[in-house]
Amino acid sequence: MSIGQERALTRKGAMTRQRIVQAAAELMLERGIAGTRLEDVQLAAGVSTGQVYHYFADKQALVLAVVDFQSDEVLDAQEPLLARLDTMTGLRAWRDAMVEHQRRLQCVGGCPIGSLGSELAETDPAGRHRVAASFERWHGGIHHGLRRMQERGELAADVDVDDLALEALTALQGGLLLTQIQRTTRPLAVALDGIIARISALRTQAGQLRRTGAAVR
Amino acid sequence: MSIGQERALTRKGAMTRQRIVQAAAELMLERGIAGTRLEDVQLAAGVSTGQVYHYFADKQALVLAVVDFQSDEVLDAQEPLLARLDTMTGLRAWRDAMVEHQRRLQCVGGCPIGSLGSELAETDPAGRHRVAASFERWHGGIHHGLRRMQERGELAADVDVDDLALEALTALQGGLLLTQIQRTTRPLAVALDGIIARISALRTQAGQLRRTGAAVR
DNA sequence: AGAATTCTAGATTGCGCACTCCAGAACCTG
DNA sequence: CAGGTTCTGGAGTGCGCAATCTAGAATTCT
Repeated sequence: MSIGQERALTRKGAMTRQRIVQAAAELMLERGIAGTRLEDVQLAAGVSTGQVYHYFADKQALVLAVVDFQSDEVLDAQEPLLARLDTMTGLRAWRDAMVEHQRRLQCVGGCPIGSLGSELAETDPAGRHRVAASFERWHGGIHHGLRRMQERGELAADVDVDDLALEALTALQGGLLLTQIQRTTRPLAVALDGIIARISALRTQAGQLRRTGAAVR
Repeated sequence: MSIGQERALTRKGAMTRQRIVQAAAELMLERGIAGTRLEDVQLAAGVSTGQVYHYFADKQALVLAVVDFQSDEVLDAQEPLLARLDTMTGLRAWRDAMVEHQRRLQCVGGCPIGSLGSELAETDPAGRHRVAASFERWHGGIHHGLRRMQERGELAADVDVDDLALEALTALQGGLLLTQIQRTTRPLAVALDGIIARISALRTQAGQLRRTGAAVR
């Protein structure tokens, strides 16, 4: 998919590269991109200067790799949750997971993708594009779930699920940002409760009659 | 209000300081904090190195001043709009103004406060606190409008307007972030339309009967 | 095995940029 | 108008950190 994969890495090489990216991702989440020195990355990953520059042309290239890494990381982690977004129960599980995750992190770092995006937006066009693509994927995942909810007849037919999915994503991002800055999970919880209430209100009468907790089958 | 205003500035001094902060604010919005060199600020403000360090201890102090400046800037600009948030018409005017503003800026910079917050969150605790306070003020403004809407009986009595205001703020922030990264006003527009629809759905029957466009008086 | 390639290592370099310094101009105050 | 204070100017400094360089160790290939 990516164009410029010039050379094949050895298995060991690939692992080293991975260690670097992973360490960089963690540090950049905790301290921001500008706040992360390459030396820190080396230390955290247990590699030498030469190795970093063996695998990445410069810091920006590493940052791009971190964006890709976080995209996969986040979306992989979300996948099982997104797959269940076609029911109210699934929506609530999604909400709970996000809030709980932030609670565990003590609200540090915010959204791994959103934070990177915010830092890169006016600095690194290539980075911004990748983050945009990542959000597009995320939006697609939510959209998919909601569309299934609509196809099952639980969501009214005239609802624009594409817009609705975008609303959910913005609520999530806004909630995460406020949560990161206020250091409380409340904004995130309230934002997600809000979007869930909104979706709930858009259900068909048949959908609303279903005991939301009960199994459907 | 602030504690450490050691010395009184001359009128001219105050103006110079203001020029510096304003120039810094603009540049930091366009390029981010880390992407803004003090030299650029000097150039843009038409001042010398000495002047910057005459008014600010270091770059961080300048950044704090920029946060305060942007808080006032944004909230002053919002004030007339927030004052009308107690009607559906007012809500829509608010939405339109935000979207139009982003369109004019071609979606560059995102939210002046949110962007700063995101950059400072894991780097500068003092900065994070000021941004948090700024959001608190903003939230208060929205809350005030919605509460008046409730007091007028248009919004159902059992609605938690504090939460609702927070939802609106998160929708706005999330919308702005996505808009900044995607370089389209659509996420912002959709997010705000969503929260407006949600508020609309929470109106009392009496409130819903009112022709939403018509004057109330 | 031996050549070619990939990987590891860390000392060194170079420069961008925050910050210092000092000297002089403008401005208040009595 | 003398003496203090605030303000302005810009040359100069130091250092943090990205990026280079060189040389040697491990793999892979034939």
